[in-house]
Amino acid sequence: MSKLLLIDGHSILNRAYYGVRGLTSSKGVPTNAVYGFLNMMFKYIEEEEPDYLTVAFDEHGPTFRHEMYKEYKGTRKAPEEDFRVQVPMIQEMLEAMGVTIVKKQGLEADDILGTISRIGEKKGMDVAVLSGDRDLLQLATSKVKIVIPKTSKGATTTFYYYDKDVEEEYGCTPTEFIDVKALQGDTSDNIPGVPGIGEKTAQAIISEYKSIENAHAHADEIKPPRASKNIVEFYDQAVMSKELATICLDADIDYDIESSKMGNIYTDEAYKLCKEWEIKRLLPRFEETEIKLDSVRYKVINKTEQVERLIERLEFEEYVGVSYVKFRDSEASGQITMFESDELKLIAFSDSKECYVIDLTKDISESYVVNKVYDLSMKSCILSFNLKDMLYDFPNLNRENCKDSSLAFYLLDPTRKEYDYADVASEYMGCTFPGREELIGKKTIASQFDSNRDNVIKLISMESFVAVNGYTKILPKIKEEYNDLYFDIEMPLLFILYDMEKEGILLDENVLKDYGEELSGSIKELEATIYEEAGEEFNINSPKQLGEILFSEDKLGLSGSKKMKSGYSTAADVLEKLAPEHKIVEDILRYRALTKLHSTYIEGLLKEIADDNKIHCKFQQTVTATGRLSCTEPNLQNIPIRTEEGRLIRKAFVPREGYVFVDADYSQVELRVLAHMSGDEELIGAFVRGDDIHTSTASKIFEVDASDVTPLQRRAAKAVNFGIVYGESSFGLSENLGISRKEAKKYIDDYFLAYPKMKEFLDSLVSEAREKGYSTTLLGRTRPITELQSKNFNTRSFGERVAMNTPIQGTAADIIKIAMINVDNRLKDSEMKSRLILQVHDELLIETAVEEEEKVYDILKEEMMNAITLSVPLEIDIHSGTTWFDAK
DNA sequence: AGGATCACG
DNA sequence: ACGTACGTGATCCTC
Repeated sequence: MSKLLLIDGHSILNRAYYGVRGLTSSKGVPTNAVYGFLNMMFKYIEEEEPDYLTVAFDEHGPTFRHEMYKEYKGTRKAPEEDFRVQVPMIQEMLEAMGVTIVKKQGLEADDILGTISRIGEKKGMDVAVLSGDRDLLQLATSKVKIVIPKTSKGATTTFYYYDKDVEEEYGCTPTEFIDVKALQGDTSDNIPGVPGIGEKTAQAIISEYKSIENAHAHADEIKPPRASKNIVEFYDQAVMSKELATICLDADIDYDIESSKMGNIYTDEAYKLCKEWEIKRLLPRFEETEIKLDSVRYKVINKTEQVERLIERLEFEEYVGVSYVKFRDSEASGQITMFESDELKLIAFSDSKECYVIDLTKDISESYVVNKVYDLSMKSCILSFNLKDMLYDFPNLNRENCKDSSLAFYLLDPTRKEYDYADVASEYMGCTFPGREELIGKKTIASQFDSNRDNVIKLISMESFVAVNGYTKILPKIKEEYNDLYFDIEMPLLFILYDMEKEGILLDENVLKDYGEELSGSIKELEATIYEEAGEEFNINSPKQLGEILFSEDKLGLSGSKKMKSGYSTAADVLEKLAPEHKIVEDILRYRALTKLHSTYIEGLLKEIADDNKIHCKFQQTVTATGRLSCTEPNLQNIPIRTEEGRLIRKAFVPREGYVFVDADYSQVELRVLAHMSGDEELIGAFVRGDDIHTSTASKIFEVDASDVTPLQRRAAKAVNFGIVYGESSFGLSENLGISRKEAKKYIDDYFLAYPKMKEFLDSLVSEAREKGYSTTLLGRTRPITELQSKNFNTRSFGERVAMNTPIQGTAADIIKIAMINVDNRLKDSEMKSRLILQVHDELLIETAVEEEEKVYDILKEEMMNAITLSVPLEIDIHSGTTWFDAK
């Protein structure tokens, strides 16, 4: 089956003109539209792989109709001229490429496209019509596809319309689409339409009566009286509009389809024009490149024999850096995703000196490359900046022989925002490479792929180069200072996280939907109540408006404490104090709680459920400053549990058929770590005895018998314990407990009296961090703390709290990571079906085959409690259930 | 883009 | 005298 690609020349040139900004030759000749047009053409040629190609133009130059008219309105004349000069330029370029151009005096490009589309269709071809103009949708049939690219926020999304797609989106057939347009009119196209009928009414009428003529015959039935009246009164105008709106399908043109057969478009003549007009970014398409950029040399190859030779050569290297571009054309996601429909476009390999980029656009298949990379991983160690995501696309990689570079850099400094190649190269290699933003701007790779291909190639070249050479540069330091953390913890964990992400967690959608309905009802009621109490309607979600309502003298006039930059704080702790003053406060708090549940957890989770009914969140390994994991898309580490209403969300998390959940969480792991690290005998003793730790603390600081500790005292002691872990501060404690600073200070002083080694220990953490510049966990994980050097009291105090907290939080993070690795090993070594699926800082969730439940209990207990040996025991709570709610 | 708020550990 | 508890991510609003 042959295929014909038809391009609406002016429309696409116009899109290109506005899509690409500020591109001119050194002589000032504008080239942006030409460049953008060609890029778009290349993109769709590669996508559609047509056998025939034709571009249609209006003969009479731009007449400023269609969308162009709208763009030019109210703007000055200059851009008009910049566009106009590029019309003959693109035509010259297309001729140089041997592309057929059709134009005829007195004919619209639309009519040419319409006519040729039918010629192609009659020859039994598939036809794709590329245009920016939706008017062409009337041409769609089961064989003629209208292709409409849409750019927003820098990303290009393409819409494809066969006749059935037009019906689906507009509720009318392509021919009926003409009648819709004729009814509603189009000022930019000088189609008058019928007064009083807009888009909605026109669609409704044609959907019902199928044509203007038939609608006229049934005018008395038509709903809005105004439309009914006008369709009679302006019937002649409507019929005329229809004529104007109808694209001609049999125009008299000279067109020989065989002459428009695709040949090589990368001709010498076209290359010369690109050079003459200095459209540099297109030159690489015409040549095999070898460019030197800073210290990275890269070469693009696209022949199978070249790839064979490359891989053979690379197999002699100990380390090889890899980076690649893979995305789905129809969705400009730009990032590596887990969908198999994505296509591998480019892949870069670096050794210690240079880089090779394989271009997959021609005769190299993706599966071939994937297998080659697998072969390579049997011989050389593969280095990637994002190995976990790479595994989605290269799942057969030899896990023994690939490493993640960013994890190594993360261990050296976990406080960076990002670990991109440019930052890392300047920090650890003394190279200044152009960064991602410099090369392709803030946009996604997919959106830039066609317009900026050579920079995308540079990007992955440098990334693969730094992945391997940055890694080998810091490897001695990693081995010396972070050997176990890197090789025995973070790297093995990376594969576990990949497996967890890929496995995902099953959701019962109906539980969420039903609960969502219930919440919506309550929210609506509350909303009405709040408006009544406030005496007016306002946006309750707006802290600004809410503050106004609550605290303003001429509104409710509650005693507000304004402690914010812009007005009053309406945070929950402030409102709670105000609750006795007015019933509205309580309602607002409840409204907040319910809308939070609804938008973040009901709606938020529903939209993350994949086709397999599971949620596949992403675990981030290089985000936190302390060594914890973080979790996104969605964050499953903050699913509600503290309130009963929130906790119900967990009923939607369910195991697969034949499985149950087993959930185990460490009991007071951070305080146990503190006990061990401080060596304080009192705290150690409490844990060794198995005391309730908050009661024990209360009994010590309030000097009462453990059995006489009141709930209030226990609550205070619990807050003190937290305060210590967060970096002792009387101000924070007082705020949290709602007591005076003086009282809070007394609690802390008493705490230090009760645990004699604690004060000295915490002080030592701060002074050590100040001397060394960083804090350290039990396993040697470090975190630089520059704040300790600050002259600003607040900043410095923050540094001190961080110096006390990081070793504790970080050590706890180390411990559960070890537990995860050991648990995972046990499950896999004994060939069990049960799998680790979630980690929530001190908690592991295992989807457990029912027959393995007992074994999983044993494994969790053993591996979590023995992950590390401290001077206090590590205890866990463990439960099973048929939902996450029940397993906690 | 940044702040406020709130969910979790 | 200064004026925040430690670590995250998602949503909504404002500018």
